[in-house]
Amino acid sequence: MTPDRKIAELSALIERYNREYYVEDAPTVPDAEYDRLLRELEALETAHPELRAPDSPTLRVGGAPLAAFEQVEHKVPMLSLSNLFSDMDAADFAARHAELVAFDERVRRELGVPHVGYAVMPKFDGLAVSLVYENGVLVRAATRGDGATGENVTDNIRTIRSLPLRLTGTPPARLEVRGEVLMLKKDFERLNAAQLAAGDKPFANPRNAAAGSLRQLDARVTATRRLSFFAYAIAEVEGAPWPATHQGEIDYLVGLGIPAVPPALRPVVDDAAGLAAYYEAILAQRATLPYEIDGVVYKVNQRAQQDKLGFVARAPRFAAAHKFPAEEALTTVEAIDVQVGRTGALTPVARLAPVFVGGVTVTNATLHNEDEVQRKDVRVGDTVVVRRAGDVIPEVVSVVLARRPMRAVPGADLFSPAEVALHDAWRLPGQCPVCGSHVVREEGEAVARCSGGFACQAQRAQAIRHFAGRRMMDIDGLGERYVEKLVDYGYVHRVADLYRLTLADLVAMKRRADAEDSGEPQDDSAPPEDLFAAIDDKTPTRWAENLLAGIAASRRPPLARLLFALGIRHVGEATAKTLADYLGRLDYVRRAPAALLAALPDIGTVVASSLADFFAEPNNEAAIDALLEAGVAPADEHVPSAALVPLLAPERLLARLGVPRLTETRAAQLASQVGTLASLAVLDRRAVIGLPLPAEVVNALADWLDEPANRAALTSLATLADELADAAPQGEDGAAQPFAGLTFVLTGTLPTLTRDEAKTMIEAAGGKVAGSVSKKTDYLVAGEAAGSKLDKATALGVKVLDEAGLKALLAI
DNA sequence: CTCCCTCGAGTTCT
DNA sequence: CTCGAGGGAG
Repeated sequence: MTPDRKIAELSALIERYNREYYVEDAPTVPDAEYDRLLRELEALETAHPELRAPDSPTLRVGGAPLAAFEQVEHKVPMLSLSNLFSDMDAADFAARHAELVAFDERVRRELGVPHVGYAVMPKFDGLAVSLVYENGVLVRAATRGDGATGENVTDNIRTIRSLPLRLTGTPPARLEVRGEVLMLKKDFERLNAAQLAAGDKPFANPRNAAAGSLRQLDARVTATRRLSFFAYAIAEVEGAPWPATHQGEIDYLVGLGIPAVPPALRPVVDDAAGLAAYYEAILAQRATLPYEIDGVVYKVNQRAQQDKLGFVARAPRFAAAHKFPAEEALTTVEAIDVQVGRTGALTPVARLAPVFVGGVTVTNATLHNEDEVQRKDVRVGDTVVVRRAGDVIPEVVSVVLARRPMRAVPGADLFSPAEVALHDAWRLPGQCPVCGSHVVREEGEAVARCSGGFACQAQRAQAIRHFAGRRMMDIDGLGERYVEKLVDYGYVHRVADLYRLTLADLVAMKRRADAEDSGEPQDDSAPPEDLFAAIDDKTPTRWAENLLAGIAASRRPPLARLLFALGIRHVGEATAKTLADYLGRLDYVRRAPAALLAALPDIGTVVASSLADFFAEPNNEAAIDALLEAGVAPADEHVPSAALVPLLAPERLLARLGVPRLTETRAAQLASQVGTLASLAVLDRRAVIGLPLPAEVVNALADWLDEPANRAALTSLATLADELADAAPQGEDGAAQPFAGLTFVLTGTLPTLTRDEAKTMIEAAGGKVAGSVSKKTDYLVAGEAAGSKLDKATALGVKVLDEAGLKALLAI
């Protein structure tokens, strides 16, 4: 027999045994026989590498480990489901039923039909993945990621024995399947037993175990964990008809050999009562199911009706998740600490007696702010109900007042001062717990802040940590712990100091830190030789070299990241990008007055003055200068965007100067009369009063100009605006911005472009992409399965383009 | 002035 | 993930 025939035969046999074992749960051969066949196949493939098939069972044992997961873009975005009844007391049967009636009514009203069928299914507590089969062969698997881009985990997914590497029956040319990777309860228990036996830490719950296994860079490790996959939808099918119903989709996938829940667990129901009955039935079965679930999912069964309902923001309107009430537990509040954030925000945190809830042990829970503590009246010593909100963030739900410690002390009707302090209502301290500066709470704001600013050790450490973070300067190896130590020991006072650290500094710091952290608790018991052995080790030097390399590598960040890294209040990733895109150079951002910044899209008065104030503060100026001196400089500075020029029109700037009574309309009239900002700046009081505008307006303007600082600000604003306009691309380059001032809305799936690509193209041409259609929308770009946005656009008379139309418009 | 949506900020645990 | 604030549209 030729090797290729032999390989094909072995592969088929092994996959059949696989199915028997993992899918049908009825093995026909002993494990030893299976292993023997697999080894034989492996040997043959090693001898004839060119004959290794893309669906060979040997792929299931994993190959060489990866350095990192590759990013992959989802052709069809992976959406999340909106949650029914997210914050109500879902334990109440009647309320639950009422909500289901409302959901069903909404759907029927939107569709204009008397009755809708819903395909219902358990909601798995696992990880969503997307699988691509081409001509029946599994070619790619990706995690959800942010919905648009995920990680390529193909090697790991191939190790899932119950998942076919080649589809059975007649597979379509291309098939994209959405489903959940999870670990069955029994596999989880077995894994944890093995972990314990090997002296490794057990996983907290099946979900974590599945996540940890799927995220292994070495697929050989994943192969030793037993993961499962359950399909819940088709994202795309080519070369075969797309089933007309959701239930049909699942049946079709099962027919191709892809696992899904048994039909009894995924019926179609036809009204709110059916949804309710299904919810109650699954809730009752929850403990007996072989996997963890956290609720149920309702989907409109007919695909035609799904398309009609369309999408809102990032969630389909034809589907909803109905989560089970979060598991709750009782514990006690041992202390209420106050944390100081990067912006000085003081956050009370409840330190709790450890309690296992929702799959993890919780010891901390944020109390958000003083009002929240007061509203719930949480006190030290209280017994509280804790749950994990959205199954992630621990939350104190309420206080069990009946269990509040009695103040009564036996034999007395008074109680000791200590008792009083322990059980009194909690109040935020008037001083910062770290630096002692006084605490201020702005009128109408929920958060209280430490006024220490730069002087506060906590704020400084947090600011430096923020600076080094992954989405900012991305300094490899500089974690929270070491930032704190560097600040504590005085090596780093401001961010520029990072760039002056030496090898010796870092080694000394690490030794001290390690000695403090590990040595302290067992200082006396540890023999001195051990300590020396640790210090003599080469590791601190290697670690320090790596960190220095990381710091050096961060010297040329994109401007947007540098701006974000500075930690200016109200300036996050998006605002930093706006600033970088429009102004192009750090110097322009630093010099821009608030009125100019407020002329940029999505920047209003609050953000603009936060920026202007930041750059005017001498400490900050010095810190930035020091950074530049240390060799930190944005790598991508460019001339201001051509789209900036229309934003700097005199009337826009005038309206943003903060002159009393100078509204947008008045500013436009004023601009047409004086022409430029510079000419207004030189007008004397009489000339201003003489302008043909209402007396109250000209008087307010004249008063404002009488203030020398204001007049100077106007002059410098005029100068900078002119400078920016001159520096921006002119004439022909300006024509490269055919979409300047136009607003687009995207809907549906475009044939070749992803949403992100289309957005980038539009923005590159100077256009703006908005989320929803309104009268101000210039064009709607509609793709396949466009929903309500298309209807609205038609109703409002907004022009509708397809992808070809968009490209044609760009080409002009 | 009142919605609605996006962005920023803070937080937990593995 | 959730809350609150800011920005912009109606």
